[in-house]
Amino acid sequence: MSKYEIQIREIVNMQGSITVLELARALSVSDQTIRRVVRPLVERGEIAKVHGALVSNRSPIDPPFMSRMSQNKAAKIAIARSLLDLIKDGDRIAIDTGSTSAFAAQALRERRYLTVVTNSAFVASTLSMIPGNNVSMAGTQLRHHDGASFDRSAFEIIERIHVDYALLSASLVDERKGFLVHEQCEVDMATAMLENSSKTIMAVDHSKFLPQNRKPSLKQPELSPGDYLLTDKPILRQFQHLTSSLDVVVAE
Amino acid sequence: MSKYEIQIREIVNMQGSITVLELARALSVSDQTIRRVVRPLVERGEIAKVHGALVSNRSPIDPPFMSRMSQNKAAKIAIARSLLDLIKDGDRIAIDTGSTSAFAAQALRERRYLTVVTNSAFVASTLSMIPGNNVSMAGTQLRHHDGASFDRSAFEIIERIHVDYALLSASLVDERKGFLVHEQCEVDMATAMLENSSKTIMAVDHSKFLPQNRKPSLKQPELSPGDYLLTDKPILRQFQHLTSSLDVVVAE
DNA sequence: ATGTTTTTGTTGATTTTTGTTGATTTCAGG
DNA sequence: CCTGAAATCAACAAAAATCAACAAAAACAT
Repeated sequence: MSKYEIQIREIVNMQGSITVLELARALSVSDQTIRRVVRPLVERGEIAKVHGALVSNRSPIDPPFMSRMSQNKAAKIAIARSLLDLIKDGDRIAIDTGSTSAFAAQALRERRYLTVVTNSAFVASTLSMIPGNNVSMAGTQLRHHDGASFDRSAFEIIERIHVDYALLSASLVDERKGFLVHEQCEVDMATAMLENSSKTIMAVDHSKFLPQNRKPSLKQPELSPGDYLLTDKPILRQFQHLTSSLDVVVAE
Repeated sequence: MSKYEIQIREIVNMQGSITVLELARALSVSDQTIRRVVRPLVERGEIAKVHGALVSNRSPIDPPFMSRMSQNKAAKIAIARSLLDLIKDGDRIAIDTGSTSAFAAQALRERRYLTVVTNSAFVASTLSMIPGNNVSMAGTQLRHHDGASFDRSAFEIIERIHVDYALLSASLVDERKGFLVHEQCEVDMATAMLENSSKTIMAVDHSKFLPQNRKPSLKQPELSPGDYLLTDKPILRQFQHLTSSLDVVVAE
């Protein structure tokens, strides 16, 4: 048993697959070391190996969702890992839908005794199986494209449970209008989560700061001073007025 | 018992893993001292040690669910695939909790336009992301060991939606008493699903016909003639009276 | 204050792990 | 079927971690 074992398992399962060389760079050791450490893992069947890559043998995540997941995968994983510095064992957290939140949920499997409330079936399913967690799935009918619910019961449950953190995301960050999403129901859900949490964590990778084809138009609720902004690259000058009162955490 | 013991345990569990040298620096003592203090901790199994690091042994990610998933994997996959002969595009189906159902959900991703209602967050999450499906997650608070819900709202939703098939499972098949499970809430859920479906599909792999250590004692609701039994080996003589009125499908 | 016990730090020998090199295998495309 | 690039493997030297033993320091009781 090597000291890298846990990290390797974690990274492989998180990413789905990764080359030996990438893993070596990530842990700053030689590729040979990775091979050596990985051999017993493979023998025990904990992860699988093919020529050229290590692959997770956990049941894969669904295609349509996965394709969105895979955009800016590295950035989202970095953000998810930096979230672990904020969220401690025993914290209570509301989590919204979206690929960033999905990665966050994966990362939060390291934590114990979390109280989680979410309207995403994926997040709920991921975190409910961790012993000690208390997970509530808000809502009944699930949207097909992301497995999230926005029906009335979803809001009722979010509003019933007060938490320490609300983890929110956005589709685009606009220089003037701030954090935008495509649908009103997402704004409503974000508002409900924000109002029932002590602090808000907004997680957006750097690609959200770039112009996009399909422009969202709806504004997420206003953040308060001291709320967190998690991202993966330093904030550009023209966006700084949006983030000046926030605690900005840049993951790498 | 050394004065550092509590701190060491705490730091190791907090960080997940740490080198002896880092720990020595953190407590400003020599590495040798750490080694000495740690030895009895390791012997008592309170923390684990590998060459180069101390690691927390608070089980990382091996939820009971996944281990159950892996028992008799091949049989469960075969059963899940044979389910595809019964369930067609557009069908409506209620699905219970359990590893067999988890595999069934994976298989049903091939189908389109399903109406699914389930109290398992995993099943809901798996099938909700298929375009065209209409998935309802029944229940709010999720049990940690299998991510399923059995609260009042779960039953209300099951009873609100009528479906073509109810996919049920059991923990043990008893020669005299029939299909058994461990908990009353599972019986209640099975009953609710059965009553709100046109046909019932009972899925049990052959291992459920063998004697077990932990014997379940609660009887699943009675099946009706024409209901299906999915399994992976021919039914033994002594069980045939249980299945005589059923449509038995043996997967291979 | 003194002797005893326990804990701690230091040293050097021993073991384990790691990186490097070069040979070997695998894979994709002609 | 052959070929070149990438990945893998084997082996050895260097580095790091561990262990054992002893001396110094601290804690304790008398």
